[in-house]
Amino acid sequence: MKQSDELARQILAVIDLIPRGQVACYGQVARLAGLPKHARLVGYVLKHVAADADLPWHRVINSQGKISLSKLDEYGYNVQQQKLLEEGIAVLAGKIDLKKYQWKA
DNA sequence: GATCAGGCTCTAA
DNA sequence: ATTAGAGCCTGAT
Repeated sequence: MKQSDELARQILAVIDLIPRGQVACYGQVARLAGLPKHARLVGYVLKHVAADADLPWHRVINSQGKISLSKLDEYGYNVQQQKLLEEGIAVLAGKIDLKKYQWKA
């Protein structure tokens, strides 16, 4: 079977059920998807799928509570931050309060 | 089959 | 609290 496809699908599924107004870190999503150490894979998959999927990829951030997108990625960074703000998530200097907004599965 | 790169995470300074 | 270095895994070339 194509594990890779399954893993990606699981990741997408987990991200898809992230409630509005909350965020999840890659490691958490990866773990929920059954991937304890594949946080990077999550981001990789997102990068490829986000454009075609309606996934709330903007609700996925790194463990530091910051937007992983490089400040160099002006567009994506701006979009994600804006979306988070629209959902009521406070994004200060690209950082988010995981204590308040981190999604609890 | 080997090598490189990646929206990461952890520990230490 | 922020920055820096090392580690782990998978996808792509």
